Amino acid sequence: MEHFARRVTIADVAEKAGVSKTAVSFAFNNPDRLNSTTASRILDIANELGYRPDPVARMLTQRRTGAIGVLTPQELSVIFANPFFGSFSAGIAGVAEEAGYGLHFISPLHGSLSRAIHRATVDGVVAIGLTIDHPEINEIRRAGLPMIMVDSDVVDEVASVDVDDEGGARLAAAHVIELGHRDVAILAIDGPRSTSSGEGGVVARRLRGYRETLGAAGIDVPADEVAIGPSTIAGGIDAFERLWAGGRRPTAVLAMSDAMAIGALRAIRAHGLTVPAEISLVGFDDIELAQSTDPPLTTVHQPVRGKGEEAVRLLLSVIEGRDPRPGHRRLDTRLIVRGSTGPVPPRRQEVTAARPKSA
Amino acid sequence: MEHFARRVTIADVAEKAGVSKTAVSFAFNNPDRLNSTTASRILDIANELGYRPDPVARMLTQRRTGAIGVLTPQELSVIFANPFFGSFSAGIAGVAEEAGYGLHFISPLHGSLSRAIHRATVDGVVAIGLTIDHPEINEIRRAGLPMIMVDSDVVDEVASVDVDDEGGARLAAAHVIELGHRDVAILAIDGPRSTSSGEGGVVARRLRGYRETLGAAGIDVPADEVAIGPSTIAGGIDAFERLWAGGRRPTAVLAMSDAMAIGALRAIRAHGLTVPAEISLVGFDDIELAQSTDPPLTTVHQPVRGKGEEAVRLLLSVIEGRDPRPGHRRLDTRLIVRGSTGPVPPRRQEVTAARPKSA
DNA sequence: TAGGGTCTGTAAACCGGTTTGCTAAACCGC
DNA sequence: GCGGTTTAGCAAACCGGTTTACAGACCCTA
Repeated sequence: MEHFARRVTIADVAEKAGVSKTAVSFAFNNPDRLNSTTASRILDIANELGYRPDPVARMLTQRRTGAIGVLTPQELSVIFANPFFGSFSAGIAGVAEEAGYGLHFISPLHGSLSRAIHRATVDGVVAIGLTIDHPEINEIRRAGLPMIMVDSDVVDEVASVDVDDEGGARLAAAHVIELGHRDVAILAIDGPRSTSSGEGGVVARRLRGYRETLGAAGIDVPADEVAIGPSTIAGGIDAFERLWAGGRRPTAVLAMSDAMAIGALRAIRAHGLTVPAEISLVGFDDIELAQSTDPPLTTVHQPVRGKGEEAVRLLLSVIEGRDPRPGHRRLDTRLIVRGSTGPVPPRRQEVTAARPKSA
Repeated sequence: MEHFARRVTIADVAEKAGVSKTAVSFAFNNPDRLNSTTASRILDIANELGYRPDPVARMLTQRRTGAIGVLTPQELSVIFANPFFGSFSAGIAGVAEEAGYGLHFISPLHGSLSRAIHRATVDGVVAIGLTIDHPEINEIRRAGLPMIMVDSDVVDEVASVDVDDEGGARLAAAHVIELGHRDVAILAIDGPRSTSSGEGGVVARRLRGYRETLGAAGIDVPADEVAIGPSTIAGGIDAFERLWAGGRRPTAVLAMSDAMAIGALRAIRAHGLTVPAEISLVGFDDIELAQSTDPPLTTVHQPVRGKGEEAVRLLLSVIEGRDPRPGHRRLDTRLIVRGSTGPVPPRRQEVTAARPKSA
């Protein structure tokens, strides 16, 4: 029964202590305004009654929630399964906690991000992987809620953080070219519609980087050498299997994420091939376990955690009024050569070289 | 400047539409109470003004927040780095989202969990890895906030979910014994004080499982064969290195987490030894990447995601009043034999067998 | 034509705190 | 013993919504 006992409120404490609500409030937030004897008596009574100021009521008057929101276009149940997101969240959490903020994850509520946003009580938002044309973005901006976009397709217009995806992809492509590969397949991430897979999004930027550099070396990657799938190990397996089933036998595979690369690694091995002797493989992201695979994964490093940290730093600077309109911040990527890439297998060389470049 | 424009409130909409606040409220929440023409006119004006009902004010009257809290004893920045937590969160998020709830992560605010709890606006809490004697637990219970404890040291007393850690540990130990190992080291998790590393906590339960089964086979694991460290890859490396530096040369290592096992794997390899030929290794948790290591990790599977799901299910049943006091729920663990375990290396057999059992 | 039901809409109380004047008493120096 | 300053505490307004109780208009029935 006591579960349904009415919550003890500030009025209860005031009454029992024989003082006004004001006094109780002061005892908690501004004890100097009270006689120290009175203050501690109030505190004692409050404690005895099990009084805990209602955080919601407090938020209402103070006009701040003490929490920052993390906005994701996909359901959290899928997002959290991605190790990339773990690092990113760790970055976010690190500086948020340091500044005394809690973390509230906002994801499509019954399919509607908009509904979810309306219900969320946060002082500001870090939006990950949403494009600027996402309708929800506009709602937030109109509502005047501070927001930083991460890995979006935006450059200016709005405060944002991303990494040099295109440059990273170029490094990956240049690397396999230098090793002599000319038959290259791409494993692309298939984000949900109107996520950053759109025009200027992450996927497009990486794809552009790959293609430009390959193209400059005279290598064209036709559409059927680009397999798309979700950025997971399973997605990587699937994508590679589709390529394989389609008869493609590339000597190098550029994966847009380490998760996919690891999936590809498994699929490749399942077909009895070895990496890097027969196929070279380059990932993207440099998640921690990229070092633990066999062979360790050559990949493009991006400062995932740093992205989260920087985003929250920017966000706090606007929430706390230090810098009302921060700009765009782009962090560097770099190639980490480990063991999953090597020279083209000899017997494939001439076949590959003979492959016609389709217009 | 427009950033500081006062938020548009329900009163603004009411005035502009020439109706009462009540009407505006109805237009949003109970449109049937209004003439449909009026309702849509109000909605139009609200939209034009960019009005968005303040979620905090709404919470205050409705006495519900639409969010559930995830309570962790450690800082989120370290928690999120743990892949185990990713799966767990995914489980939590899955059923929470399904039911229309958001997720709020609560961690020690400037070192004080208590402060963090007081500020958090949630309808209920899933506490992971806290022991029942944790003072914060009592605060929550006194406040009448619904709570489910996961991986705690509690059995009844409070609603909780955990897995059969002891049974799992027994399976792991029995497995290496069966393979002939008699010189076994343990890599134990070092949680922060008064986390579930205490008496009846997860760490203690697993340790008990290991020791009992080993002991029954006449194998004693002295304290200096138990290396403790944080449940991370780095922690696993460190722990193993300390063992090694101390001159220990076990033929089998039982790690309390896959993360530590993976660290150990790297450390072992760094010393030029091979797994499982020279050292057998058993993990715990069965995180996804346990399949991708080289060799794939033999480990104790626990339904991490299922734990999160079950916890939220129980929590919702109390929040929504279906079952005011759910009991304790224990999920099964099982051994997954992969490639990291094998028979004792021959040349070690007699040395090992000769090892005296210290009382 | 009185009486009873819908339909629309409103005023005011309420949720549980914080904050802003304001008052009354105590204290102060001279 | 008087003006001036602290000190201690209170009543009431406020934050931005929701909800209850009520009222007027309109319609129908007996």
